[in-house]
Amino acid sequence: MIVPVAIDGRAGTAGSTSATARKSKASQGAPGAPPARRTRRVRMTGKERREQLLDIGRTLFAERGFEGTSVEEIAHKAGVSKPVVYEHFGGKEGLYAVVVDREMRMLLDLVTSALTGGHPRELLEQAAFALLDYIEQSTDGFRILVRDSPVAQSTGTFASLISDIATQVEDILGLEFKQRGFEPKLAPMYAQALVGMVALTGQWWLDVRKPKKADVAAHLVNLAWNGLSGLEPKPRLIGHRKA
Amino acid sequence: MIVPVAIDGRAGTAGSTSATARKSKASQGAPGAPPARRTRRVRMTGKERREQLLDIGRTLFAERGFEGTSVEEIAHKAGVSKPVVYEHFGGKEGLYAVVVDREMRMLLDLVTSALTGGHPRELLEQAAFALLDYIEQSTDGFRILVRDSPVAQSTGTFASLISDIATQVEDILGLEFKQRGFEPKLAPMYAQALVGMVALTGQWWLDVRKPKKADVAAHLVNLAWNGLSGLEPKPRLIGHRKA
DNA sequence: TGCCATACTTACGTCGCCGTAGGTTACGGA
DNA sequence: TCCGTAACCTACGGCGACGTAAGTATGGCA
Repeated sequence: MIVPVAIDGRAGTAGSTSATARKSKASQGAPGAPPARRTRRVRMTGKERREQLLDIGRTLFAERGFEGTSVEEIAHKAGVSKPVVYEHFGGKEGLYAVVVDREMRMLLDLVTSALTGGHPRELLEQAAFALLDYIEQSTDGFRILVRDSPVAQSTGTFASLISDIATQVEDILGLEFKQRGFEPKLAPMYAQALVGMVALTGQWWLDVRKPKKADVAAHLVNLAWNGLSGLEPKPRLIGHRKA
Repeated sequence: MIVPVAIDGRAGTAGSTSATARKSKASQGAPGAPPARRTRRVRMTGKERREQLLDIGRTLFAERGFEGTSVEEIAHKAGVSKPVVYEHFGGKEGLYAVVVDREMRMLLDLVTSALTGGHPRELLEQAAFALLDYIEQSTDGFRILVRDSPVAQSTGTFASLISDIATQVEDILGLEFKQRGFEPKLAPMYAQALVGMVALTGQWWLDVRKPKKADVAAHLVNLAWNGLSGLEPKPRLIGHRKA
């Protein structure tokens, strides 16, 4: 039996939530409390609710995957009933699509803006940093992107959405290859290799969190640039970053 | 309504199937044919059926994932009814567990046996080759391992089963690091990076299949060993391989 | 003060799928 | 030829999840 406990505490995660908590005559909103009459229902604007649902959905999709997450659960965590979700997104796939789209955009923006101008090595450094940044600030999103989406499976060209990033790297690498007189047809492969290197290391870093982000980036660049044969013992970053 | 169409043609994929097809008075076993009376039922030994189910399960899990695959479908493709699956594996998870276990063993065997003796660069070369070999000969298995399993999610340390391979590489790398006077604590990270490089490239190679396997390996080694700064235009493999 | 759009609800219908209880067929040895 | 056992079946119970139809509160605005 689902008791309408209203807010679950995470109403403001989206940032733009101006918390329309009005006359909260309720029993303190304490979690787990049995219905001390009936908690005053929370009423958000469409936008607010939409953002909240996206936020919750992202979290749940990240930890349970698409199929493992139910609309009921999303709605329940938001303190509303199922039809609200259907009203906003038309269904589970709709919500998922928006979540994935946003994450893709964010990641692509970060990476592409990192891939502008400068020495190739610096580019590499910045790109690696960008991906680690993204992983750190939007862990759930990264988890979702790493998982294979139902969409990716149907379109079928790439197994993982992360691979799309590689196509960004291709161009830069292709240019560099041409200048050096290498076969530019090989650029995609090398791009995949580089992205794979950073992505899997990032995934691993999610669990361990041991070396600092900057150190991880430095070592990744070290490996990618110098190779195992010419590894520097104590690699340093060239770029100057605030974070 | 499920029509019992008996064999679906893939009975012998497991290799050890001695095809106990007896009096196949049936209507040629042609696919898609409406029940021309009722196809003569096929009766396998326990072992045969078990192998067949594992084989079918592997295929389906690879293309639809664990949750996306139903026991009914597996049974149907095998030309039997559901309880047979339950008889053999106790349920979907049981079957899945066996499939994953076998694949893990196979991959680990291949990789570890490739990681014995020789110059580090040669080791790298052989390991890369081993992974590509595995991907080629057991594509479905690789797809399953790349996906996140329900098991991996509960134990939680690693997001992807592929990452387990990296722990194998750690030791070798750690030794090498010590000899060179590097911080051996960094070995895990570099291992992850290397495995990620090869794994994602392999995944990409699954779809494209453009450069030959040996070429892919050569270029991977090229990148990992020489780094972007010292890339050779036409890398060659050291080792001598028959395949 | 009364109205109406917006936010939200309860209550179903339905479908797919897991897992099991109990019965049936065929193979192979005595 | 008979019989036991291994292989297999039909049929059901039940649950969880998607999606919808129809009704209810609430807050701004004429």
